[in-house]
Amino acid sequence: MFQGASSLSLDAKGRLSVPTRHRDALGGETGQLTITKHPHGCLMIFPRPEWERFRERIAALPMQAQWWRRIFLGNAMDVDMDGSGRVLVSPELRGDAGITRESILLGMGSYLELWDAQTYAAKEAEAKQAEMPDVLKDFSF
Amino acid sequence: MFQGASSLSLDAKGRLSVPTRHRDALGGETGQLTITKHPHGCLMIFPRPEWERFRERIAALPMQAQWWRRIFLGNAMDVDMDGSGRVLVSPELRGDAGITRESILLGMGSYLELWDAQTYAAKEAEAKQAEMPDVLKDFSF
DNA sequence: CTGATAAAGTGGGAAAAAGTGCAATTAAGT
DNA sequence: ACTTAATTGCACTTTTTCCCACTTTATCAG
Repeated sequence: MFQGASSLSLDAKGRLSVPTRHRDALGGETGQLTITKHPHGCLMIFPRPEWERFRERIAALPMQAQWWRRIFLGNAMDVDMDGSGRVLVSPELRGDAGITRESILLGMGSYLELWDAQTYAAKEAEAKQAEMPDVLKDFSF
Repeated sequence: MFQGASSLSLDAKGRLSVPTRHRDALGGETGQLTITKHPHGCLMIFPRPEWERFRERIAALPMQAQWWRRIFLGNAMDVDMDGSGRVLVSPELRGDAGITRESILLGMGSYLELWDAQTYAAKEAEAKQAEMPDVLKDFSF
């Protein structure tokens, strides 16, 4: 179960150093994981087995969801962690999420989200301003 | 299983250099594949056996889908990879998809999609803005 | 509280692989 | 038969990937 945020910075080659506390859960025995786009403007990072499950669900979607398949499946990249727990985030994915150097890694349960630091701050502020969605209206704390 | 995006550029002769990670799966033993139009404005690229299967399904469609049969079947081109893993994309197909030089290759499961880079970026941005289709409304991550 | 040891993060460099362009040979058309 | 165009194979350059070494931080013991 992933949770919590980490501030981190990609190196000059676009490599992401996975925080130690997520390393085992994310890479498993073999260090294999999968990165893809998210329509909200961040990247999703899955342990490989978790990605397989997600992909099955995507593949089962009907034609009207073709664009979601393009975004999730068409942009997914299988990557391996190197000896020091780093993964290379491809230029295409970095470009799409606007990730330059400073970024935020969010634990989101079964996967992680990688955001450009500035983009995330802006979007979070926006979400705080916005109206509470209906489904939350009768949610009690 | 094809997945992932690659930025690539056709050479002056309109040849596409197939990314190494897709070469075996796409060409098989003989390097034979098939390219055709897709109504959304891109090209579809199939390994030959996968194309045969797709063609059977298209051929079986009823009369109301006659135009889709024309688009898929009528524009299909059988091509071979050369010794360095390149395939020639015919001017007709390139023209239809608006592919000039810079293009994007998307892995879509059983086939690949080839897009003009600009066209893809524009359509993807549009899709992200758009309302989520009903089938995805209760899709949880 | 300070120092030492160990672990993790960062950067750079070298080797291998992939892409791009050129040239040569073959085929087709005039 | 000769010229032109197309296609295939080869070679060189560029990119990518993997690994090693060094620096910095954290933790534990004295």
